[in-house]
Amino acid sequence: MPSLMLLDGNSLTYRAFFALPTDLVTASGQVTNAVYGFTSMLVNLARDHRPDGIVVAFDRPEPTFRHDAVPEYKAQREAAPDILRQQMGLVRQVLEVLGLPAVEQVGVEADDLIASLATRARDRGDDVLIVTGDRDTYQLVEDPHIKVLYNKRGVSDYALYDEAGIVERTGVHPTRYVDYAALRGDPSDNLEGVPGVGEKTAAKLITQYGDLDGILAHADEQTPKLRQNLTEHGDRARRNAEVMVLRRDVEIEVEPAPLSADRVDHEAMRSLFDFLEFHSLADRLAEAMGVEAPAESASGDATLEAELTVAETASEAVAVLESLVAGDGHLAVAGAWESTPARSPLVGLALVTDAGGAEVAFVPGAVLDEPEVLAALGVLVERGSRPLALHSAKPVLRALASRGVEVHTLGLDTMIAAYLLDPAEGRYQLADLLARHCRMQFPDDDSAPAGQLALGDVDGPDPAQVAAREALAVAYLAEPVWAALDAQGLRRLNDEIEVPLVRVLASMEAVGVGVDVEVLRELNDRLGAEAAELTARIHDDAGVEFNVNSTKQLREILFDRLGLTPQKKTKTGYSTDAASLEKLRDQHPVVENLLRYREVEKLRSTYGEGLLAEVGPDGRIHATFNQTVARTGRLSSEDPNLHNIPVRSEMGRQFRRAFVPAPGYELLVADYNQIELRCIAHLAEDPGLIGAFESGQDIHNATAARIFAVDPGAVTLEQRSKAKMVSYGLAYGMEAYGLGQRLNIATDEAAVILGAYFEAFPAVKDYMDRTVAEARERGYTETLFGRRRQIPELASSNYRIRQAGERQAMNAGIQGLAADIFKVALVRLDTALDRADSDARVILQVHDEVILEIRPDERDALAELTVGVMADAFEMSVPLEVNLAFGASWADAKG
DNA sequence: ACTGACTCGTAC
DNA sequence: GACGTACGAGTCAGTT
Repeated sequence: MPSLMLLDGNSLTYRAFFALPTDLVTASGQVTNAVYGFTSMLVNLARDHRPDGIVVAFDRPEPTFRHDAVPEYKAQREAAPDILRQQMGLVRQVLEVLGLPAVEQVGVEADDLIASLATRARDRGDDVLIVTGDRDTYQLVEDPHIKVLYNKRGVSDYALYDEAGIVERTGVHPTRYVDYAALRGDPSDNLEGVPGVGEKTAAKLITQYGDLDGILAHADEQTPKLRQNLTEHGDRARRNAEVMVLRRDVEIEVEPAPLSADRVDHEAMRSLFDFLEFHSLADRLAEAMGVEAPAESASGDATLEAELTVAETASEAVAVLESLVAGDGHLAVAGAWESTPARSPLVGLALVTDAGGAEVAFVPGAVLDEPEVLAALGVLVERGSRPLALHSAKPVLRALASRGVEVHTLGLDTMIAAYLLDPAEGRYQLADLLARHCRMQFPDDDSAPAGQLALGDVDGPDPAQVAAREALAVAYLAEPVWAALDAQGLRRLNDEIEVPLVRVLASMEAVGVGVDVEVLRELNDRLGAEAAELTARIHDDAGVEFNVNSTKQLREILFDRLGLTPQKKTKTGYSTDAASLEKLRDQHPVVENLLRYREVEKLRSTYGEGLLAEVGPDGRIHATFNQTVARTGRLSSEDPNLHNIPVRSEMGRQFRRAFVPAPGYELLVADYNQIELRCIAHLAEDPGLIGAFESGQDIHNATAARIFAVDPGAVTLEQRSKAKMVSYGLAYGMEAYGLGQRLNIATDEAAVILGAYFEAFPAVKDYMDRTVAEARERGYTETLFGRRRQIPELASSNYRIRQAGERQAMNAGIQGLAADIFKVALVRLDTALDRADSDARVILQVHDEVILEIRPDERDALAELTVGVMADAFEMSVPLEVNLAFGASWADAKG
């Protein structure tokens, strides 16, 4: 007979909290006693009872019909301690990652949900076991199908009650339990019973007269005192009975589910359990689910071996490649690199040649370069039917493209998949993923639990063997990772955005951006001379020579020697940052020179020296665009970082003169106008903000008009700049203090402005609140495209960390949506350029801006195409506006 | 000589 | 503390 286990989430978590010490705390300061206790109970219950389905019911904070009927209902209850409340969210997260359903409903309590579910299941003929620390559910144990496992105390002390058990425990049959409890009262719910009637008397009366009505009808048969009490307080007992009866008619949409390895989100579970430091619990959980380590299940051997075959000749390689065309499932591939993986020449390709993952072929670089081998590879990867799987495909795509082979069949990049599954994780090495998804390990890594991956006859770290092992690892990972993407609803994001984007980025990196080295050198020299001059002046001002780059020494000079007023502190002492120095300008002439030096030296070292060092032999800079770094879904750029080339200051902007098109080309620069603010308008569906955009006016002016309640024509420059600052801060969860700092006004004055903003755009405020609440409940945020971001900080017991988590949650949906839209545009733009057979190439990307290298004669056609693709990338409640400019350098391209 | 923590500053 | 996401230069202290 199917069995259903119903748990009272609140009741059990409370029990766990009070049973376990609050010094159960993680390194990051999170108290975990309640969530640990609950999870532990859950695991033990699942192991001991093996129910076919589990549902956990929760109370809602809102008042219920019981509060309406009885004003004092539960009124005595003190609010749960903070450190318990935070853990309720974690309990939900635990259930989420374990794939167990949680239910709650406004207006009813967990008990009502349990009663409704139990009754329904019983009527179907299922066995029901209710686990709770609340006695109200005793009334449900009315036939052999329903039992209550009552948590007496602690996390492992239960009493199992069936019909007879309830009778034995209370003296009455479950069907009479409500009347019995109504007479006796329930101090835990603040319901007083009939004075003088305790458990014994209540049971005796029920036995004698059947039910509450019977007892009250025969009140005059009792002793004088009892008669008086029954007469005077009989109504109260009736009222008690009304609210003690559990509702059995609540409509609940829920599919009970067992605790099983198939349903667990192993990735998320590992991440959550790591955060909570549930180490032994993870093992007990695996045991409860009956999961065995692969090592024990697979042929009793801890090493999963594969045979490595090297294709020594072109014909052997062609034969291998041709044999792969017809196979099933993902084709696992890995590149072999001369030295640093992916940063040195490709010296070969490893391919897994059988679906079972027991054979790997290696094609050395020299063989690969034979025309017939490249042709055979082309058949496989340009128009083959088998999706490729690689771990970090971009460098391989780049290397093959340089050989004239365009990969069009990439299906899975396990690094990107791992990033999509948990963009906050940050560790996406193959070894990490193998441990996470396959419980396997690379050889020579004794920290991992079980299962090894090895090749026969391996000796030493030669690139072929490294690649072969990687390909093998990818083959093992492909299926579980693919399933995880599916389970998390990340397939569209993967298939339609991230995977197609790999090719675009590979091409951008390969093409690079042209640099006028002369411009860079000149700027560098000029700044170098000025920095030297300023250094001398600063030493002079200070009256002593010191290292101006050393904040430690500078601190001493400014605050000890010169006696300037410290503004704010850092971890190690008084701050010398620009904002602080700005306030010290009047106190000493050295300050002015310092500020100037900082600016000049920053530009010289980071952009002068830095960029010059990155110019390749072809006179171009080839940055790396990371697709698995930013936690919001944005891209990042490194070596060099082309996302922070100066533009705001005139001096800094000069560096953009050095970014130039190839001879005979010009630059096309297109960027989204106010994309994040438009995302906010769309997400919040705020009519005011949407209207402000639709009005066609300057957005900050329109916003200021609404905040300060003046005519758009009457907005002062100061009001506009305040509105602008609020708008910018919005996506970051800026508070009054921060706004005040920015605007250089008092915090309470900033608070007034912020208040006025949210009053003018109330839906924006609602959206922010909603977003945080949802993230807290689920443990992650989700963009409109389904991109997730785990935010465990939201459950931190540390106020500061929690607040930071809230800001991250607010920001993730906004920045993430903008990033998703931009990526869609980039992919479509690349496709459109291909189709249009244009000479143009995308060469740069800066979050909301894309730069193309184009032939001047294609200018008009490409302007239309680019703007069209970008504006149509996503349908929103406000239009996506695109600014367009052309130029002979990045600095020149101004609309 | 290398590494990581720290501070600072640039972009969106 | 107090504004989110990045990368990188430089200093400094500790380790190899």
